[in-house]
Amino acid sequence: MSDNMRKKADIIAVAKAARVSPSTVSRSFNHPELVKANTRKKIDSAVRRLGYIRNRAAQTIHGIRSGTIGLIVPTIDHTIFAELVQSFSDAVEELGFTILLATHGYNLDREYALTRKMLEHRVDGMALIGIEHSEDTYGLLAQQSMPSVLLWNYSDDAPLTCVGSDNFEAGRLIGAHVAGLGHRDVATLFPPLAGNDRAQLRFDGVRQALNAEGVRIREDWAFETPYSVAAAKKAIEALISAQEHPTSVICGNDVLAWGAIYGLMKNGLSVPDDLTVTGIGDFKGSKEFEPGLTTVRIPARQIGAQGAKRIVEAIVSDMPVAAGDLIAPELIVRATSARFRR
Amino acid sequence: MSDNMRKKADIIAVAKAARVSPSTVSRSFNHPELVKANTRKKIDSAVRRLGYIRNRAAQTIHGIRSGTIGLIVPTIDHTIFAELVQSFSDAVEELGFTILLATHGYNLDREYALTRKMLEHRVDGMALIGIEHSEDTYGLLAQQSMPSVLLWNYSDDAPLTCVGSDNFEAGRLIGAHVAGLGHRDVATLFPPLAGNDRAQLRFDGVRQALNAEGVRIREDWAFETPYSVAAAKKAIEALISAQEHPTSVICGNDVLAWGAIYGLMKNGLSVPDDLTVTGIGDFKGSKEFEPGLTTVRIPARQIGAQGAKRIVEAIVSDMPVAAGDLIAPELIVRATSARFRR
DNA sequence: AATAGTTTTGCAAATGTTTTCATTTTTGAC
DNA sequence: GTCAAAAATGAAAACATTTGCAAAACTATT
Repeated sequence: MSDNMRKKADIIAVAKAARVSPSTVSRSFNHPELVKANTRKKIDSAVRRLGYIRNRAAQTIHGIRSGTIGLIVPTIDHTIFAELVQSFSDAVEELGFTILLATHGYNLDREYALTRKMLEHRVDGMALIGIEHSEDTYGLLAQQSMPSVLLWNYSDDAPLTCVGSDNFEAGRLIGAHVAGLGHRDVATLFPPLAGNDRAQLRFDGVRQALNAEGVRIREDWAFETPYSVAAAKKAIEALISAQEHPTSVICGNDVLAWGAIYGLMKNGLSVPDDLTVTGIGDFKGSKEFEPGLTTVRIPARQIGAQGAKRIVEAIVSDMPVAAGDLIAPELIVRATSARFRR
Repeated sequence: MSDNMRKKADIIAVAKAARVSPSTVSRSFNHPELVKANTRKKIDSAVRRLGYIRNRAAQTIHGIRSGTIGLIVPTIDHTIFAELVQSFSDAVEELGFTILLATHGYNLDREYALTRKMLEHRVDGMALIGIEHSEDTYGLLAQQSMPSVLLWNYSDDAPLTCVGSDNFEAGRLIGAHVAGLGHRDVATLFPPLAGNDRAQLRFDGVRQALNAEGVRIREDWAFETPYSVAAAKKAIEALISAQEHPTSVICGNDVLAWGAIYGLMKNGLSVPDDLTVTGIGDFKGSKEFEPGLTTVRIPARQIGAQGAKRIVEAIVSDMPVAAGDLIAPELIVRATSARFRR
């Protein structure tokens, strides 16, 4: 405790302090069963005295795993990705790894650059969101044979293992639900679809389910709006200020649905009596929302945990990442959707 | 493109392929102005051909910065920390660093272990949330003279530089606002205070402001409840089912306030006509909430960005972290608070 | 007390870079 | 075409570890 030498505290200093060789110190960390209990004790004491902390960088250049996993998400300040990141991080930590996190703000070129950077840091594995990535990103991961998973979305013919839900199916479920309630005048409120395969698939699913019931989405009722409560609120107010308006609004995710409902409440309209509004995602908060939001559950926590498991599994076994997992979306009917009547 | 050798692609392979020495390759990366344009071209081409990616681990053991900053938060799936993490991460990336992220779930021993792990990874700096940390954690950071900042909370006598708001003041602001509206029967709804200095300070601030107006918080109206909409909703329903109930509820954060309001709505009570409800935080969504939530803004994005700036600044200048920043909380009066009348 | 076997330890090479210093090459002036 | 100065390159040491192999230190058996 006295002075513990600001100078250096490398394995050699420890070795000296414990009067053994560096090799023995190293072994005492990595293969404790190979060193005598007594020596180990001396070493531990020296470690404590010097405040020595192992240097993973130095280990890593011996081909030893870095113990880090790269996770790149579009953004974390959407509830949904926050939940995903949290569960992924929990699972990964549990298994002894640490995550290197970055966000690309829906810019796939940036995603490529970040991926590169993570490879420079010698992460042991990578996780990305969605299936749509630049050619370069895919190429890089393949060329470096980096164990990788795609989270969020599931598709049989994705270039990499994916763990996620079927967003098309999610769209289909909600579309069928709304059409099944007798609604024929349906608006949609989605985030920008370009470069966002999740949203695109959901939209396609909605449209198909609607078409199957003979319902067509009017072009001027198909809104694209930034991913925020405020934007959705504004969009919905524009919608209802027109002389005729739909009887239901299918939103691309719960955040937009919240915004839509707030917008209606503010204008004295009641959900679901005047309009049916639905979300997709079942974000934290949608259940407690008043009235409880009808939506499709995409189990973020489960996806994060399972994705983490898959990637770690591949890393420690040194085998290719196993086949992915389809985590089925589930229709959750609460209080914001009701049968159409006039 | 042909076969780019799965074998290895280290700097030596590149050197061979480009018919120069490894030193030149290294220089071409780190001090390009010292190598002839022509040679640089040859090297770049070899790099591309072999798919070479620099190994930061190998650089790091030369005392070169790792380019990573450790960020440990209690959890990221609370809106508020998500916002903070996002802005911190944005700023840090902007400046060329990458974050190593971990969550401790409000367990300070775990926080210590995670800090250690990050030091093993040779992060260049550390950021933690709040001022309350274990002795060991503080000791470790000091002993390794690791540049560190404490985010979220500001206090003059914290052991490390902090960038954050004054949570006591935040509590005071909202307490004074509610008392000023004439409320005398005030309930509080807070997350568990133990091991959470932010919540504790807010509570103290509320109590002081109330006391200053001669208002005392009844013990059976001071609720502690887990940090979730659902829990708050349940707590509030218990509160109003009693024969007498307060005229206002001061919540420790916006999430609890949302829950409280939902609980009241569900039971046919109106906010603010029947009860005044307030939050603290001004989370994303509180503005658009219907009715707009009266709260105290704690500018998470600003804290994250400024904290990142401080730490990076210290890292690149190799000086101690500069003095912290107090980012003042601000009362935001919206629609959930109203003058008491009976 | 000698031997064989086992356990524990140390030596030295290896890992992928960077950097200092020395050497070679180029440039420009005469 | 020579020479000095400047620019570009290379050789080797250094960084903090791990590990294969050999040496040393114990144990147990006779």
